[in-house]
Formats: sequence, C-alpha cells, structure tokens
Amino acid sequence: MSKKGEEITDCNYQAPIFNALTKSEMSLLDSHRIEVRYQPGEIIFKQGSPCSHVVSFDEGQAMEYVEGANKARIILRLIKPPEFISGTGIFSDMKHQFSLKAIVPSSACFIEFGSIKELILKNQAFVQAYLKNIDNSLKYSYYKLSSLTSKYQLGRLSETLLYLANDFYETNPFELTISKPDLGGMSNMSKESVYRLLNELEKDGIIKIEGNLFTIFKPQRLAEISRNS
Amino acid sequence: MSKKGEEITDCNYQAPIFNALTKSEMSLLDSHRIEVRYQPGEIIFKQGSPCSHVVSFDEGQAMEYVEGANKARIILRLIKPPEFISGTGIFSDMKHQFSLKAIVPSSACFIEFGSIKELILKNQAFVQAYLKNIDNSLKYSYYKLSSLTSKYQLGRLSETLLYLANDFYETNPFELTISKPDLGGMSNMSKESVYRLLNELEKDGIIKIEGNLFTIFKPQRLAEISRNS
DNA sequence: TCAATATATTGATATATATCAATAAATAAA
DNA sequence: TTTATTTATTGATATATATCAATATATTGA
Repeated sequence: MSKKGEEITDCNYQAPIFNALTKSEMSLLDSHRIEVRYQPGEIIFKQGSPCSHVVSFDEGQAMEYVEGANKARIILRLIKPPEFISGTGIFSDMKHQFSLKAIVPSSACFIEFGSIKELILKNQAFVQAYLKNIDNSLKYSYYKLSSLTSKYQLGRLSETLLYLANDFYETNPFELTISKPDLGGMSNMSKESVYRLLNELEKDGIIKIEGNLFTIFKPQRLAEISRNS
Repeated sequence: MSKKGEEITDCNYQAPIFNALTKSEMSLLDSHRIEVRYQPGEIIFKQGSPCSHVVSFDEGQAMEYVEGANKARIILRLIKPPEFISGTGIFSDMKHQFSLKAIVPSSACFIEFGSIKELILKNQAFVQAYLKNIDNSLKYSYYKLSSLTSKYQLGRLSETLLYLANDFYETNPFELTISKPDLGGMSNMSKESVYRLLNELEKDGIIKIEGNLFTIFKPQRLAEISRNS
C-alpha cells in the first residue's frame, strides 16, 4: 500500500471507509479488484449500464453526471482521490444511476461487489461507513435538487465557484480542470450564460480569471449572491 | 399486529423491510416506538430538525418536500402506507434532509434509531433491505434532478400526472388529494402555469378534470409528451 | 507558417415562464 | 341567504434565459 501523496497509486484504500477494514479484509479485496487507467474524457462507467463493482478512485479527477431529457447533462459533482464510489442501484436494480468520466489522467480500482457485500454483512464498522457514504450522497442530491430549481443562474454559478474553491480544489486561486462550458453543466445553464456571468462577476471585482486560473477576491460577496439569487 | 386493509393501524410493520425481522426483533422495536396521529397539513418532521427516529408510515397520505432558496418548495414524492422512511442524514449529520407533511389524516410510527441501528448491525436481511431502501431514494432523486432541470413544464406536468395515476393512486380516474397548486410544487412551476396547462391537456382530449377527479384518456400520449418535452 | 479547429465574446432575438392583475366561480362562514 | 374567503381562470406584461449569429482569439495540426 502506498501512502497519500505518492505519485503512483495502486488501489491504496485511502478513502475513509477502508479504515474500517482489517489487513486480512483488505487482502480479500485485493484478490477481487482490477485497476484501470483513464485518459481525459474517457468514461469510467456509464449511466444505465450494469453495476457489478464499486470504485475506489485513486488518482486524477473525474466528474459524476446524470443525463437529461435531450442531450442535456447535469454535472452532480467532481471527484478527487481518495473517494469511494458505490454505484447507486447496487442494492436495487443493479444499474448505474449516473455516469463517471475522467477529466484528467486518472486511475480507478474496480472492486467486485460480492466481496464488498460480504464485508457489509460481517463488519459492523464497514457497514456504518458505507451507510454514511450513501447518506451523504442523498443529502447532497437533495440539496442540488432545491438549489438548481430555486435559484437564478447568477446564484447557481456563484455556488459552483465556491464549491470549486472550497470543496474541490481547496485553494483560492485555483486552476480550472474542466472546461468553462462545463461550469454550465454544473450550474444548469448555457455556455454563453457562463461567459457572460463570469465577465460580470469579474467586472464587479468579485473574481478574476486569467486563462484557467480563477481567483476569488470576495468569497463572502459570492456566498451572499449564491444565497440571495 | 393488524393486517393490511384494516381501518386502524398501530405500527403494523407492513413495509417490505420489516419482512426481514423475526417476531422477537419486532417486539424489540415495539418497546422503542411511539405512534402519532396527524391532521391534514401537519408537519411530521421538518427539514433541518434533529433526526433521531425512523418512521413507519402506517395510515393516510403525506408529502416529502425540500425547501428551496426563497419560499419555493419542491415536492419530491407522495407517501402512502406501508412505507418505511429513514430520514437521510441519520448516518451523517443527524438532521432531516427533507420535510414530511400529512395531506390527509395520517398515522406515523416513530421508531428509535438506536434499535434500528442494532438490527442493521446484526440482521443481514434487514441491512440489505435498508440499503435497498436508501438506494431507491437516491435513484429517484437523481431522476428528479435531471427531469426537473431538463424538461419543459408541459413535460414535467405530464410526468407528474402519470406518476399520480400509475405509482401513487394506482387507479386511472383518480381523486386528487393534494391541491392543484401543489401539482406545481411537484413539477416546479407556478400555479397559474398548472391551471393553464391542465386546461390545455383537457382541450386536447388527453385528460378530463371534474373537480378533483382526474381521468387520463390518453396515457400513452401523456407519456410521449413527458418524454419529448 | 498557414490553415483548420476549438474556444471565447458579445449582440440581437426568440421563447419559456413567472408575475401581476382582474374577474369568475365555488365554497365556507355568518 | 348574504357575505366573505378560497379556488379557478385568463389576459397582459415583465423577465430570465436560451438560441442564433457574427466575429475574435487562441490553439492545434499539417
């Protein structure tokens, strides 16, 4: 097992849920896993396809998205390691409910669901961690549902920018690794609206954009906009 | 324990998840539960409030909804017995992620989460049923997310009408027990839009509305509209 | 280097949909 | 019954936002 921070990872079980496992349980998983590397844009799993494994996302960055009525897509959230991704549907209809796509070179470890299920049934700490994981997904999904349906686009875009700085990249000037039109996918708006509103926020001195480098000058102002519009 | 179909119910454990329990496990729950009766409009639990119990919804009808930015609310789905409602957040931040409100006189049984957790940890069939339950909620939530953000209002309202006939009331002429403006809460639109579109669907001979009695004449046409707009 | 493609920008227009407003019908209260 | 209140209806208007279009800039490939 490699430590967090090393360059090459190989199913390193760094996600918090794996803390619940003993060494021998990890070895069990080792014999039921496959590691796969992805290039930017490659789909790791696709909404609607059979779901037989969980994913330990070990390296790179990816996006979780759901497909809408037309070609529209909503980007639910971005993923960075270490992350444990349990395809929802694994206890119901065995189909993926969302798609996962690499946005930079990435590495994902597929662990057979059978062995995960075994651990869920016999390891009390593991099942609690697993339930916490789904619970958080559900919580986030409900939040997104109300936010995407009740806010104006400026509020939604501001929320996305704060999410990127605070939760995803976790730095203030941050280098955007998705495209600017993808900000529209995260905030549910057209790419033209994204460009227009970004310029507006920049003109108001709230943010600065140089290429893909985003600086948030007034995070509290952005939070206010996110709340009130 | 009363059988399904009887008038008065009292924590009857009819929801599928309870099939996983033995008689003695049910007795355990019996000593950790409280039954509460509600009048129409009364809140059973409120988004953001502490979540310490799960709910067995035994009688009546209720709505699950999330509160949006302004006073806006999205009605996630309607609930009828038997239904097991595990407040999400019970494994994460111990707060309710949505509200539940009675729409007709209803009866709900609150079961202490401690005893549910005990069963999750020791009964393998129960934990699987519990996971299936959350999984379905997540699946539904993702579906709603894409549907509410990618369809036009006519498509969303058609979807709601089909949901009511096929999944909730399960009869074709159905008596609406929520208000017509609430159809807007389910479809994310203003009440005026609801009235306009209902009249439009009626003029086109797709549905008929007499008071609160809704008849769907052309369900396949409605499904088509729901899909393509 | 030059062409070709993708990304960014901005304006004009179209359109979905909310909001406001006025009134009608239905229901409840007195 | 008469009044008051809620629910329903419909039109006019305002507005958020997408779409279309034109062009500019940057990036890539030949």
